[in-house]
Amino acid sequence: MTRLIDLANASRALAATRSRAAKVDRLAALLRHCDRDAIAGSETGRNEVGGREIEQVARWLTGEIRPKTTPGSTPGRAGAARLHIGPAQMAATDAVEPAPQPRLTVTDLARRLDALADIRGSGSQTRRAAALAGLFAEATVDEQGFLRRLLLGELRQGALGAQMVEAIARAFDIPLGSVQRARMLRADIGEVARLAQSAGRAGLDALGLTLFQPIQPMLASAADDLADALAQLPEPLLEYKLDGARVQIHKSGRQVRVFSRQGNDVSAAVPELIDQVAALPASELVLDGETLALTQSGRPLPFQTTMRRFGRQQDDPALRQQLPLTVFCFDCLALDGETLIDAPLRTRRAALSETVPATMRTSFIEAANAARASDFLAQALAAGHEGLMAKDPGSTYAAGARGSHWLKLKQSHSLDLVVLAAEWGSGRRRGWLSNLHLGARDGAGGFIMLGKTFKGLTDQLLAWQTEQLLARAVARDDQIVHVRPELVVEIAFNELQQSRHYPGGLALRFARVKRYRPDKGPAEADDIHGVRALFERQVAYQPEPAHD
DNA sequence: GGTGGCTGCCC
DNA sequence: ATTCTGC
DNA sequence: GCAGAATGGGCAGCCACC
Repeated sequence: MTRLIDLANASRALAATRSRAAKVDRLAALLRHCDRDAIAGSETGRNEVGGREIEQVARWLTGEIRPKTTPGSTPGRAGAARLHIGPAQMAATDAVEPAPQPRLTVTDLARRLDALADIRGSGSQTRRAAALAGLFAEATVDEQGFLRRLLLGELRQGALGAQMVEAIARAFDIPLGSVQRARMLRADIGEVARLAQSAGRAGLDALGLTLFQPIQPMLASAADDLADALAQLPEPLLEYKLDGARVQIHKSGRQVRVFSRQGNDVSAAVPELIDQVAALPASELVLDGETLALTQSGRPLPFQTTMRRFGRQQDDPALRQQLPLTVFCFDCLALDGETLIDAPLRTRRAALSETVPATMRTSFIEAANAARASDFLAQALAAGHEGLMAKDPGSTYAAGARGSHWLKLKQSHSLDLVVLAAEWGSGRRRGWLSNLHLGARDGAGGFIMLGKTFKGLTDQLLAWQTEQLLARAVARDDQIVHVRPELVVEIAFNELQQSRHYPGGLALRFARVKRYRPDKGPAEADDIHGVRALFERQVAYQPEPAHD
């Protein structure tokens, strides 16, 4: 029987070593110790734990708190999987006296989390806080620390999914490739661990792409520019890159389900996609694509607008009329009983063309020279899209991998902004001022905040800016140091978004530091009029729908 | 009935 | 999502 | 080159509170 303290100790040991091999050893030892017997159901009878100890151990030590919702589960049930515990709810545990001796088992915790997930309705925040405090009262100091990090998604042990995959291979003496393959075919690491334990290599190798079981989507790396992309992939397949939400669509007969990038079943939110794919003649299909809202003339609407539809749990018929979603597929992973993930992209794209009408596919060209590629990029941007994808036409579908077979090329802008304040970092950035508050000149001697960023800062730059900012501090609280607005920093970003939060009504999307501009004073920073002008150029490409 | 905070999940 | 860092 | 850490803005949904 595995105890919670075993996990807490392992997590602490993982954080304390930098050696990946040592981390894998430690994880493998834990997995080997897991019971092989099934866990009994929870007392309520609803939302049962089921499964085996090893599923929980594998999930929790990779930071996955809850199993993904399984296909076939009703929409109402999907919500039950969520814990609704964040930093604010966690405050209920701040003053809880720890238990002197460790007593909780993995099974105990699984049941307690199920009970927490079942708390809903009026008064739920109070009851959830009480249940959480009750759980913490049964945990020792070390267990409390582990629980806090687990529930807040801050394990910080330097080992998540990839080390767990290696550990599963090590623990049950299975070739790494077999475990990695199983991992890409199943969203839930717990299921992979359980299969490895109970059925070994043969059990994992028997897995295939299964309809209505989402596989991990293939990911892309960033290219600096078109020349960089063409240098890495001399004869790429180029596609429009659309700014929407990734969808994986499974079809069998008239039945269709749509999954998000994280493998969540979002079918209820996108009935028009279901209808369109259900009407296709292919009897079995797995498609990979992007969905977004378009204007009546077919131009892409801002990502924010797409999310008003895609972000909801249930369909809203009126909104659906106003903002219909369109899907553009770019890959075909299975067709009529045949799995295509091991076939080259060129073959998969051909299968897509035969199966899905052109209106439901992304535009693409193949074997482009530099000039044609450049034209294609200009065309994509003129149409209001994000940029291009460059893909190796001979590559197989490497689920979950962010390799160099797929490159993304996105437009970016930059502004010279003034640092208004900075927040103290945490984890490996503890002791450094990290997250910068950025403002544009307001034209009247003041500044208008447009967002924050912590990206693009090297350790050296963090040290430098901490010193510089502290020397300019005018006010500080626990988190934030406000400074005299003197330092100018060049900020790259992809897009301006409308904001209800920031005073200028605009915010930066994907802001990152390019470099400090010691050559510039705050009077030479960009002003809000320039920022507004840039936003106007953006929306000029993306007018609101004509009707209400 | 409106507003604001928190959470989960898109990017 | 983007970026940096250690392995 | 991969994996992990650090942390961004905005959306809906749910709940607390007035």
